Amino acid sequence: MTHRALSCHVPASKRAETRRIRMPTDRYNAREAEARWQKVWDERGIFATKNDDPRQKYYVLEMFPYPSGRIHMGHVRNYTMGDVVARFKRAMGFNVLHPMGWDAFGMPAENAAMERKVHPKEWTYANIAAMKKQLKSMGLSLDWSREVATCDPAYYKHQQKMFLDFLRAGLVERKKSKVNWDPVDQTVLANEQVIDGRGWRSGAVVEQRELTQWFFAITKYAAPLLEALDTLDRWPEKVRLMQKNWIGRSEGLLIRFALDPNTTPEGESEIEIFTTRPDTLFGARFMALAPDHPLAAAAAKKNPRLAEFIEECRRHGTAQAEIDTAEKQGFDTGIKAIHPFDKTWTLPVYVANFILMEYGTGAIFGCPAHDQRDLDFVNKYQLGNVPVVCPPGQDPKTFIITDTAYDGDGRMINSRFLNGMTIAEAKEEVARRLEKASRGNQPVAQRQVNYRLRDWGISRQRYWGCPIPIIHCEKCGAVPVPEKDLPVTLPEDVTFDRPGNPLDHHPTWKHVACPQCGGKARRETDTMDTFVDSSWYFERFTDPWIATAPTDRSMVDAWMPVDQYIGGIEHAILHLLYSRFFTRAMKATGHVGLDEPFAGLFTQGMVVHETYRTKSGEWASPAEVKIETIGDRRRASLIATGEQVEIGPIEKMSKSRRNTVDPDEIIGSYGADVARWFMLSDSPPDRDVEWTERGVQGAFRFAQRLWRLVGEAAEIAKAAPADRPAEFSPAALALRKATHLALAKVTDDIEKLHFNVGVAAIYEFANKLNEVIGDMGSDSGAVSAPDFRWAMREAVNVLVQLFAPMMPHLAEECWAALGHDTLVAQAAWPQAERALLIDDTLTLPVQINGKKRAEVTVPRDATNATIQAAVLALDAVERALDGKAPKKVIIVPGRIVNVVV
RNA sequence: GCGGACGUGGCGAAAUGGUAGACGCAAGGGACUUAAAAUCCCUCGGGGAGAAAUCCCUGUGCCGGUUCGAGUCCGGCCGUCCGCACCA
Repeated sequence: MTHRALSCHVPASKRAETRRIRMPTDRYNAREAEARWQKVWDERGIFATKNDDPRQKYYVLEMFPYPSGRIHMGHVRNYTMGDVVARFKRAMGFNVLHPMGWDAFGMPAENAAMERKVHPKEWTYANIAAMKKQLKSMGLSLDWSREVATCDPAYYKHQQKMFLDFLRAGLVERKKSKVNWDPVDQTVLANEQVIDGRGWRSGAVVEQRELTQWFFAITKYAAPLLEALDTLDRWPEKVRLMQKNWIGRSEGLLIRFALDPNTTPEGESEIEIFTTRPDTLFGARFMALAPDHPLAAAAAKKNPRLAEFIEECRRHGTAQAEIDTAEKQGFDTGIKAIHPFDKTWTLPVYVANFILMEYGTGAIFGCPAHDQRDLDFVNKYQLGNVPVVCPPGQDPKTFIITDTAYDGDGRMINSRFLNGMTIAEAKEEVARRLEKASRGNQPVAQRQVNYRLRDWGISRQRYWGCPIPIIHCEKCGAVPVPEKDLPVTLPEDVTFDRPGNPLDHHPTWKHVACPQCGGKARRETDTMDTFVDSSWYFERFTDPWIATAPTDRSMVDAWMPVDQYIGGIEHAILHLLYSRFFTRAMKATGHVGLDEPFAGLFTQGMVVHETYRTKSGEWASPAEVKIETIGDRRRASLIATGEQVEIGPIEKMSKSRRNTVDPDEIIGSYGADVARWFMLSDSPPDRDVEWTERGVQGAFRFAQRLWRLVGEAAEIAKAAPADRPAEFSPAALALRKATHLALAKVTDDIEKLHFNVGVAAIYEFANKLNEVIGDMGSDSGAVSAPDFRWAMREAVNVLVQLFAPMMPHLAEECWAALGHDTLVAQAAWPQAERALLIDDTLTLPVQINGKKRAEVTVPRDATNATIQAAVLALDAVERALDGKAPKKVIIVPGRIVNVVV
């Protein structure tokens, strides 16, 4: 490799004028160089990780992609961040595991099959091949020898084995749950396939339908999953908070309300409710049941209008947001419940569309004064309200509730024996009394800890997923497939010409003999939720070759946990919570030795882009649009027709808005390094980043600038002495200080994943180096001094190493140009010399009454008394004091001085 | 509806409770060039004083509070975005 940059250096006379005349140089050719270096890395196998390497391990992982066909900018951002960490940790001396795979099961493959008549398997593997090629063009330091695809029977057979292990361990259950049913297509719909309450293909109004399905008993781990959140100190606080709220632990009371027999269907005598507010029992105005509550069904038998109302409630999707935002509606069953503290006090029992059967007991008592939903409900049905908690400072005699419920603190009122108590005291008192009271030999109430978390339903009525290894026999029930018969593989000869599950339609696949009795039986035709596939792939990566078990215990225990996991915030709850559960379940069944799979978590922001819209309302893609800048204004027009288009708001890149940018095109025209650099440079990694053409061009210019700079520095550095000089001139020392300051800063920033700040520090250092080279042009004696040449060589070597994790190809090219015959990808990270980071003097800002008014420079080791004397002698301070003594002088060592006058 | 986040120049942003705006983009001016591109230099939150160095006032969505000191902490509003259990 030859460096053909500047070989002629013309000194300039003065800084204010043009400092240097640069010869035209060859530009860095990213397209050629990137392919060349990727080949070198590949041939030398430097990113293949050995499981028997004795060095300390570091496991960095980015969330693996769904093989949709092409990578998008979100992938580029995600994988760039992970790659920076991987390359950095490798340079720091760790044995780094950085694998990649494919979350390859899922609905889009089936949609493609229906729409384009491609087999899901063919479609998926073609997509994997295309995306792998794209990922390779990014120059990621991945160990491809560990690649897994979840749709590979070699992967999912272990998942089936674990399903059976979990079943044996009591962690799998079968129960009923509701799905979105499309009555026209006769098929189950995902929530995203329900649009405004209708099926996306048929347009039919969706109904809720109950199916018997398989569940993982995640609720058995509700308490440990909640408690362990406190130990995840390298997780973002917001993710822990979201999971905490999702699990939703609450302490409350189960209370049995007797029913007035005259109003109650035969065979029914009580309602059991769960409440976290037993203190408000004297504010109760009504009871409410979930539409699918058994008592509601019983009451509906003799009440066709109620039955109709319950039917109506089912004519909605199952999505929570839809249930919550639907208008609150209720239907009076005519049943009366008896207040547990007053036999003469009865409450009307409603069926209400906002009560969930899945939470608590599926029934509540409503206290409208202190719960907004209950208040909205009584205001609609004119049931009135009585406040029972009086806020501090309010007069109980005049305190009333009209439109806004009060859920704050206060003292009990209108509550007989509870009056005057705090909420906590009242809760305790009610619990104590009702626990003691009994009806039918059972206590009326009992304390209970309740969780919002529901069990994880994994059954999907789809083809392209991991088959659930169960055989249903009329005699023996649900029988596990014997382990010797695993994997249960998907049949390949399936058709997608009619709705529903192709496995169910298949002529022979499901018909098998019962493993227990040998009689006629049929396979389970449901497949597993794809979240199951992604709940253990990180454990599989530690030894993806072992064919006999999901994991090799010695390998998985050595590599896990993942030290740094990186992915989108959209996975904050489901994927991460399921993975935490699954790892615990794997531990319980002997497949791993730990509870928490991810020691460090980072959630990156989205990639967003401007939108463009034509006058007729059509979206235009960035590639079709030309932007002109006239002064401060920007104008957009279609390249093809010249038609002016409106520049719309900046939004998440999406196909529907057509505001996507193709990574291939960016890498093709600017190179992978530029795309990587821009992804890191512009925004903090956890925030959204706006992809702009201008920003990319800036990154491109900087890459070229680095190439020239390294060329110039190399000229000075190449005659540097091999040994470190004993002494350095002031100029050389200043350069060394700048070098080590930048080194310390960038090292710290990468460690903290503050990539954008690290990038800024690299810019600053490159600017500094540029300036030093320019300045030295006027003093050829200093340039040729051996100590300066040595300091320059150190500086430029450090510069290249600092940007190597971010722009690895350019860094290799520069590294070679600097005369190294090693790879920068394998070079050890340099260490900052502490002595160079500390100055003899400090310049402190001086504030007067908290506003900066002056600066003072003092020796580093000055005492507070010395500093105070120097500060009080400053003109600005003397002026402010006007002869008086200061009220106070606050000296924060090394930071600031504040004089209070 | 519930839960979570975010809000700083023209724009992306930086700032362990301690000099607000580092660094980049855009813009303007200049150098170089026959010209363009590229490159290099200067200016760049708003307002004011000064010949200039420089100095003063104001400013981190809005309103309050805590503090010697608040972009940062607390309370309340406004706005924007994300998740909500069958998208991955």
